[in-house]
Amino acid sequence: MPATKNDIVAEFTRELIRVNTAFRQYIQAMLRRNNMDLTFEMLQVLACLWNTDGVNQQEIANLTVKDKASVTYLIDNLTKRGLVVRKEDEGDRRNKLVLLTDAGKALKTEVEPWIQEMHAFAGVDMPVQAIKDCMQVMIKFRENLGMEISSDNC
Amino acid sequence: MPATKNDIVAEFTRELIRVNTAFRQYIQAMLRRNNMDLTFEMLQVLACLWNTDGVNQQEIANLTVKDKASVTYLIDNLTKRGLVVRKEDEGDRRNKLVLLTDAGKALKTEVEPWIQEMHAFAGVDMPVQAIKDCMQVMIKFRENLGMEISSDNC
DNA sequence: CCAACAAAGTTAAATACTTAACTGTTATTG
DNA sequence: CAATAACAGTTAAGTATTTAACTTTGTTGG
Repeated sequence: MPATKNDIVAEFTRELIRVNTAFRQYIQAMLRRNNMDLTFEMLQVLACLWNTDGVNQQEIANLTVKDKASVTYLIDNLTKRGLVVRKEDEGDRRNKLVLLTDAGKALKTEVEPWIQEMHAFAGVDMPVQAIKDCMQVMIKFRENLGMEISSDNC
Repeated sequence: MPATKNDIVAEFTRELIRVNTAFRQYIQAMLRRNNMDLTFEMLQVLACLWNTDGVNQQEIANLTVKDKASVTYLIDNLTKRGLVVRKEDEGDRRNKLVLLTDAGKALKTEVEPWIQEMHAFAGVDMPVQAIKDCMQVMIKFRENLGMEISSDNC
């Protein structure tokens, strides 16, 4: 049976899930190996804050591609672990700024090299241009499906 | 600030999540629009069965890239809705074969055109070769991360 | 001004995923 | 043949996601 274009798109969606799972499992294995009491999702949030501390929750939601309700939940969990605190934005009191604690900042030194290592490891034997081309395909899929999500950097 | 290769890999992982989300949201909107009492995940399982009925749960887990515990849960939900039944495999009594009911089969006629439509819609202005190249990049990422997941068709 | 709307965050309920321990069945091999 | 390993499925607990309703605060246009 010859694969039609639709079959190929279908297979693409499955590969999407597989590679997503691969990244998550790699990180979770890394966290476990180093006895970090963190999940992949908490790390996504921390990574945003390590880049720019003190952003509000909606912005974290945009950057991590999560729902704002999920972010509320994750910030609760990170607060319990003493890694972040919420602070009301005095300029706009609807916002709550999320700030790293000292413990949260200290984690960066420990974890960021591992993340860099993963990115380097993942990209072995992979030309930058091929990755960019692949992203263009993904963006095109997303646009075709009518999702206009902003692509800001984290 | 010039983007390093690692930055590009990092952005790739975010785009991965975005396009994944786009596909899921498209399908959920479609299901809701047509008053289907189904989730994206249940549909993934049904799609496997519409292709080949009577496979066991582990195989469904492989095909949908899910954990077998998740599949137990989803089959429970589909059973409650009267769309599938479990049947012990008499050849190997460890297995439970999952079989479509008449209602489950009837759904195929209704839903499959929408899925085909989505795949066609998603693939507009996208050369097949570009999609294949993109999948090769994703597979390479997965291999680099040390995940050797089988890539059987569904 | 103020009424209507929009935006940020929270909450609760339903669904889903992950991990690990567990049961039962089959395969291996000493 | 019996011990052991491997495999399929279930269960339970913890975590995550989604949706919708809700509160609070800010913006805007008549």
